[in-house]
Amino acid sequence: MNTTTVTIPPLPADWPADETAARAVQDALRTRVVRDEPGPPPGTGHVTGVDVAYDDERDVVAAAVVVLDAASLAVVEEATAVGTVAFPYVPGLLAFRELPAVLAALDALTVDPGLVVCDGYGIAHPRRFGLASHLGVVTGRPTIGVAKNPFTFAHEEPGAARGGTAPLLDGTEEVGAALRTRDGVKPVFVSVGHRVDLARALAHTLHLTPRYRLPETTRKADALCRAALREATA
DNA sequence: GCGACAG
DNA sequence: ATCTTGTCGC
Repeated sequence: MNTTTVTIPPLPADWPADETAARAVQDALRTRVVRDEPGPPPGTGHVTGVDVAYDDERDVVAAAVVVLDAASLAVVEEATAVGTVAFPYVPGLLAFRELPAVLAALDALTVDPGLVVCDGYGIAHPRRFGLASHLGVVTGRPTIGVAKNPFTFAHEEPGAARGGTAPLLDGTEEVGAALRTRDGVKPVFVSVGHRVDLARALAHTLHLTPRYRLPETTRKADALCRAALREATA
């Protein structure tokens, strides 16, 4: 298994400088989200986890992408990218903080990432364009979002057994689902990113949680980006 | 106007 | 996200 580490390239000249500019970019891209394709079936090809860690004191960011064989969940390849924070954390604008690092790490891969699983939301977003959808549109790849918190959305309690679901609601609109990945454990919040439908996004999430609440993809990416940050900061 | 708010 | 000890359990 091969691990590559790269430096994040300079931001594009047109990278949004403030919240207003960032929202304008979202409005220009949000119409390109594809949510009616079923997407790849679980257990086939590759599944890639993405996560990012920060040291806000030193203004350093580290992203990790970990490619798994979808059938065995064995690590196939991984990459990290380290650089300078691109945007402050603003709820609803997370993609502008995380994307430059994530894209740099993805570019360093030598294999097809397959389905990309993000730590956060897809179309469950105030303008239906969260991190997973943004990453999907920019790369053209199938993506889903699996978040640890319900953000601003409402939901009923899913059934207590693994596999239980409940609609995730923005007012009356269904934007995703709360999904119980382990018996009796707090649910995760799944939404469509790009080129995958919700039923398949849920199936993928269950396939990736044979043992823990969070998908193996995010668990491994989380461990790797933290290690990369420690190394870059040391 | 105020509070809440993925990571 | 990040700051943080001990502790219960497999």
